[in-house]
Amino acid sequence: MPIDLELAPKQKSPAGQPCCQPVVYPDVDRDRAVRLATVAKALGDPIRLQLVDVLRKHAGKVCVCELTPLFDVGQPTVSHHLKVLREAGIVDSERAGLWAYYYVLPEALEGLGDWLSA
Amino acid sequence: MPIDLELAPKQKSPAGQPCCQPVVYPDVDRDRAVRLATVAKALGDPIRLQLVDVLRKHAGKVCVCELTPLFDVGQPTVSHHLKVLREAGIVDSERAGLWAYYYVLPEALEGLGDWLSA
DNA sequence: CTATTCAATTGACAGATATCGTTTCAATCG
DNA sequence: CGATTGAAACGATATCTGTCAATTGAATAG
Repeated sequence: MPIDLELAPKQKSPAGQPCCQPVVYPDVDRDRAVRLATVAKALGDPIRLQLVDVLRKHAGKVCVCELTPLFDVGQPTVSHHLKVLREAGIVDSERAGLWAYYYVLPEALEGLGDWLSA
Repeated sequence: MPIDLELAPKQKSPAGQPCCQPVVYPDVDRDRAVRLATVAKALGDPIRLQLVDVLRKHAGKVCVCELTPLFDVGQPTVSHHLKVLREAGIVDSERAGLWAYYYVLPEALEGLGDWLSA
């Protein structure tokens, strides 16, 4: 898979030299990388990704007890995953009576989406 | 942050009943979720995300020894992160003499980008 | 009002996995 | 050979996953 690879030749460093100096730098600075990576990491589990997928399309309509049987894990585990998503700023929840309704905060996903399609 | 949340009321289950039945399902099936999560997980580290950021814009121009000084970790650690990215199918490498040139496989990122902006 | 039941969160735990440093090794070139 | 790029191997430490038990809080039955 060569893609459009046009190799830029290097020269071997003289003896004792540290190594070739960097000629390129990331466009994404450290802080932004940390933020984007936090979101990506939270999405880095199939269950959490499917949770976000459901919540994005059914915000306010689903309670945790309805999410649980969609997956092969117990209800506390689903709750844990939701907590991870909440701490990453991807979702938030509202409580009504016995039930907790989760919803996605779209801004959180926008950052990553923008970077991916930049 | 209420967003556009219109809560769908539930009823308390009768005694002994399992719990409310799910009424919604993920649009993303398990296999696709696993694939997307693999990519997201690999991007879930600031260094790896910045590596991808550099490589996307300078494919074939940068060798590993130039990437190393961009970060506060040693060369073996950079090599390790590149391996994680390679195993996730996000990058591949080509070797020319002493140097290894990495490049991003755009298809890998497209899947996640499409899902995020769907 | 009190006791019970249900939804959901939390804490503690074992097992798996990730991170990152040091050391080591293979390969290339002068 | 000697120096250099890069990867692999190993290990110490930390983090993640999923299960169980305990807890909180709201609704309901008596």
